[in-house]
Amino acid sequence: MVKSQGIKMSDTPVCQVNCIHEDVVNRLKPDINRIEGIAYIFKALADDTRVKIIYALSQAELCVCDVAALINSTKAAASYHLRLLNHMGLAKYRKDGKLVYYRLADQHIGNLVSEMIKVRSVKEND
Amino acid sequence: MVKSQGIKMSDTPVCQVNCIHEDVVNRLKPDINRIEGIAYIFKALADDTRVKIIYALSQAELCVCDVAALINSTKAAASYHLRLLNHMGLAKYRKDGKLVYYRLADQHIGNLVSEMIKVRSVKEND
DNA sequence: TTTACAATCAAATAATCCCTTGACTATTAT
DNA sequence: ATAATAGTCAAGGGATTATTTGATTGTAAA
Repeated sequence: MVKSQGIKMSDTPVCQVNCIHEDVVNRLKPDINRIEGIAYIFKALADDTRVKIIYALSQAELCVCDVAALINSTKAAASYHLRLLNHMGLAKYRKDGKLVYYRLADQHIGNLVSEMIKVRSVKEND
Repeated sequence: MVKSQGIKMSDTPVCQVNCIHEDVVNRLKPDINRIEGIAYIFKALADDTRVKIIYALSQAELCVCDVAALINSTKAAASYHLRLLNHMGLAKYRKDGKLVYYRLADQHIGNLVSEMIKVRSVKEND
């Protein structure tokens, strides 16, 4: 049972992965290697707090403290997420006196969220 | 400037959040509260490795070591993600001898990923 | 000018998540 | 039976990310 004791065990394999279906794997590999950074967009939606914010902004332009009230959080937390969405290019803002109003940069992401909400509520009524 | 020295400062506010637009906030609040677990789905896509796996599975049924080879990882890592997708109801598997073949539970998510890839490659050619 | 408040920022903590490692199960072949 | 290989599982490290706290900036009103 001893494992590394001289180089036995029929010369342990060099690469750990010996895939079973080389043909398919080789065909898909180039495509796969080109996939990079796609998840980035989905990360924006991978958090319930941000989904709530995106939905809210799809319905109305809101200031930071409105958003904080909606998601039951501090203004700092709301500000954090709004800034994040802004840096990702998903939200924009305008200043008006003391207030900062946020809105969606475009409605696509809002629609995506709305669709997901619909899909889920359909599934619930089974 | 001393801060908590007797209860002055015009009786510091009870709740930290005073939202500015009560009407809008009150209107949206019920909707927002119902949003819970939507991010769950998006989490599946919030990781480049899983995006690759989902794309691969949308093209062919694959065993674990094929997937490992495709994403340049160990079998344990591939298994981890496949199990995760399975638990989320996004992937299914069948056993055949020593092998376990995974496939997408339905093509919707595969289409979503493919669309995202297309969108991105269009943007690249600007 | 002073006070109040919206918003942001920085630092620290808390929570999450991906991946590695090594052990384990199950199936096939020698 | 023994060995080899596909796959899974549990524990832990390491990295990223969410949230809290307290201080700071900027604007508006008293």
